[in-house]
Amino acid sequence: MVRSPYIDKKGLKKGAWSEDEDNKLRAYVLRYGHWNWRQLPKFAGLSRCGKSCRLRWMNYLRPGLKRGNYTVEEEDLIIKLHEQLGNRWSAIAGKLPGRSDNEVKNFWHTRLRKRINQDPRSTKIIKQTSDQKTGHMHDANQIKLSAGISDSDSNEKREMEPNIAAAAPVADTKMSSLICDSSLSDSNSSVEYSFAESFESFWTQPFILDASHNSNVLALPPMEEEFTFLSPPMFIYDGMD
DNA sequence: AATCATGGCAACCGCACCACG
DNA sequence: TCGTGGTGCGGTTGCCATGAT
Repeated sequence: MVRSPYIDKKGLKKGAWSEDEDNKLRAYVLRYGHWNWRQLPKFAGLSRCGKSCRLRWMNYLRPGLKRGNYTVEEEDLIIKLHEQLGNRWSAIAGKLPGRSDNEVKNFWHTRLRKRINQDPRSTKIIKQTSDQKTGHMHDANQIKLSAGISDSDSNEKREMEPNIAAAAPVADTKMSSLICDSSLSDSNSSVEYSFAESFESFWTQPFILDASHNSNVLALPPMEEEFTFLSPPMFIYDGMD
């Protein structure tokens, strides 16, 4: 179902991820955070480009990701959000706890579009989608306006991701990545709040997966699993003695 | 049983944005 | 102000699974 693994001309591995690679990446990020995606694969002992690592982490390995079946509520929410936001999958995914933008996007293309096509009441949505395809897409700012999203939202999102190179503690790094993932969240969203809340203690406590409420949540490998990592470079403030 | 068509999804690619020097 | 590097996003592709013929 996935691309066959191969080595590109730069010697970087591409295509499907092996279980071993997954474990290495997962273990490294959980231990050190993603302080720099570009450098990370080197330190984690992976022959992958940083982008590939990031994608794998965000879409597959990230803790709390749900896999598989969408509830009717989720489907309806995606349709509603797509009507408001257009193809801004990351924003839509941000409102769906445990879903990645890629997954939502795929789900839309494979299932919901069909469902909407069969539902004549949804012509408005179809029109908007096709307009975007044919270049009649709203200006990004227009979309933001119609969806009640201000530029400050996206700025705010960027600011949520602190500059890790500035010697931020690893725990903060990890937290920031999670917070950032629920981007464009609106403070009134109880769903969003509960998601953030449920992970608040995640980085401050040993990772114990509570999948009792959701069997779709990915299980993590045992923490005792050992990999040989290079520690991330230490960022020592040398401006003063 | 074999072949073909379609669905589904992981992963890649290119672009845009932002921070920083 | 400009160039560069890092990151995130959306569109697209590749390939396996499954169903239809």
